[in-house]
Amino acid sequence: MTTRSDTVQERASASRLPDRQVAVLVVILTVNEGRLQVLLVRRSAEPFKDAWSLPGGLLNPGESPDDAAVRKLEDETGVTDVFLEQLYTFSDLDGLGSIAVAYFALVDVRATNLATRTEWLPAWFPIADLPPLAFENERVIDYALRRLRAKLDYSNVAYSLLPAEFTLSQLQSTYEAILSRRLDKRNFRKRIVSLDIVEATGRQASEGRHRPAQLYRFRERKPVMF
Amino acid sequence: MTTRSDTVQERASASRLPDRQVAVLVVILTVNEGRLQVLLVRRSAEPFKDAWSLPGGLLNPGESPDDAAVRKLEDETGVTDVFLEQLYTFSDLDGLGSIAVAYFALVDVRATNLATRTEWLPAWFPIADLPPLAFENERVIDYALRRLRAKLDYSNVAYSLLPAEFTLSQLQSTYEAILSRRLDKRNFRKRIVSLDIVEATGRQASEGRHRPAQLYRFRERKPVMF
DNA sequence: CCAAAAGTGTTGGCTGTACACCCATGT
DNA sequence: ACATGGGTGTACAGCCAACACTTTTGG
Repeated sequence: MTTRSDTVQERASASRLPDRQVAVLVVILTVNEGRLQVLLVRRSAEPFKDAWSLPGGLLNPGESPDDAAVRKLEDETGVTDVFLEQLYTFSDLDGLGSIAVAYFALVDVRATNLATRTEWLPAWFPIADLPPLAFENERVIDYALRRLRAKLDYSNVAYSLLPAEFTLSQLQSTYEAILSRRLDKRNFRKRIVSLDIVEATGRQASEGRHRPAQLYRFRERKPVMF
Repeated sequence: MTTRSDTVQERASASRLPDRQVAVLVVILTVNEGRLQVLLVRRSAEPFKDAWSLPGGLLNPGESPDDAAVRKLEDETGVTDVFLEQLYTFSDLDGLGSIAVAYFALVDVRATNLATRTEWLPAWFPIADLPPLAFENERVIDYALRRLRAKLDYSNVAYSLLPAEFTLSQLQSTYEAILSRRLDKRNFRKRIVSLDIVEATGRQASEGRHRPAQLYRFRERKPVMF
């Protein structure tokens, strides 16, 4: 019954079993033009040549998944300085038994410059209208979306989708894009102030051709962990 | 700027980078004698020889982490037929860059027979009073505990900790053990019935030397996914 | 003066919490 | 009779959802 099998702890002493291919995947989401969008790159190699896919790739020797996710994201899209949260570890997305550790993060699209990577062509795509994706990247994106909506209730996740100072209307629009439904303005404002996660700056937004709006900032501009 | 780097999708075509050690870890929790307990096995090899640790070990060739977790659990403890939920993927628990996919599950200790594995000595330990553990297994257990408490609010996770039929008092004791605080009996019962996750069986528990109690069962005896 | 977005309160329903006593059984 | 756990209701507070009009500005 008991098969002779190495525990994880034995790997340090003797490793006779074959090692495995390990990759990372990164789901970067933003809200732009009222729509939730995801950052994709274009494959230039088989299989799925010319299909769009999430940024990612294999770990380097000795590299942790966390580090690999940061590196891949920068290499393929130029995006840096984002807080990557681990999402889930998928196996067999390619039907060949690979292991892929997925991460996700939110960024402010206005503060994010996509590098021009002729090899990768990084670009934003609305979640609601995705092109055909390599492998089963749809599953990964769905998972990220569920996580995001779940966190929206009890955290300040949206902080990284907005500039340092923003109006409550902008914040509301961001929430509406993520949840894909309209929210009541008065109730939204009451809830936000009662959650005590934002504070008025005293400054006014003047950009509109309309009535100036109070600017707010997040009290804690860092991620709330689960 | 752009370093030449393989994407996950390229692994199918050409893999020149070295593969990685991948392991699984399994956190099995139960409630017994009013305390939350975790299933540990004893290491019989270096490093950490004779220390206690979570069940787990390296993946076999071509094996998925999910399958490896089930296999390791059975091999080392004899526990089968549990729903393993993925918890988190840790890297570097051993300080050597390994990758460990952790799982967790809840079991009814009265329906679980630990096998007598002379090599592993599987045994239950109260979470509040753990022996020294190999590597950083404390981190993994902490993570499982936080996940469990978070899920207790909005799901029926406790279903697998109890027999098919149980009294509301048993259910309450289970919740109290997990949360490690007392709950108000009337409020607890109101909340449980309003959640509509249990139903009366019509049968009575006669085991006590006290007043017989109504037996209940979960309406959905399967896990509620996140 | 018109279009566009900013800002503002009240009510009713639901939910969670605090709190104490009687009942049925076995010994 | 007593010890043990089973079972029940009410009142208050906080939270959420529904709902409409006035103000300020730019064009």
